[in-house]
Amino acid sequence: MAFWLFKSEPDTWSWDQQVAKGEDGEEWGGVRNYLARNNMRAMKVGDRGFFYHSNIGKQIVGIVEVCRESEPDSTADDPRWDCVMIKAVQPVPEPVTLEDVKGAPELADMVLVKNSRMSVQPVTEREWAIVCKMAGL
DNA sequence: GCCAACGTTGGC
DNA sequence: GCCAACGTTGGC
Repeated sequence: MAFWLFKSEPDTWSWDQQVAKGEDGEEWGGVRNYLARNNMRAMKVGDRGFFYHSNIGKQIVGIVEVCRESEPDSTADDPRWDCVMIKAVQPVPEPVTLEDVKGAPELADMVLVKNSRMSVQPVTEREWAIVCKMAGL
């Protein structure tokens, strides 16, 4: 299983909205960046991801799961864009802020730190374990 | 609200 | 195929 991180501005799409979708999940549409898209194409059903609030909060607030592999993005009028569907699994007991991540030497290589503009990014197994621990899981 | 970083577009 | 211009993201 692989691990990922999904970024969203809570003004646009928040964790609470994601939770409200329940088991149906939500199409992670609107991504118009090749690297981010390629990351989604690499995802498998059952992969896990962090749900990160950018701009407001700047923290990891929950865990999501990929529930459908990449398909054409219904919000795009261009066939080159596609996206996965994700569903909320559980909130994290203790949100992990960007500051927390930057303060952890073992997380210095996280894409979140190194390339803050990547909206869908891979997380290593090691990083996943460390962040989960910090989140009280 | 500003601005730096960076991805994308389009002219050549 | 290069690169300048432009638009967008996201931290501060």
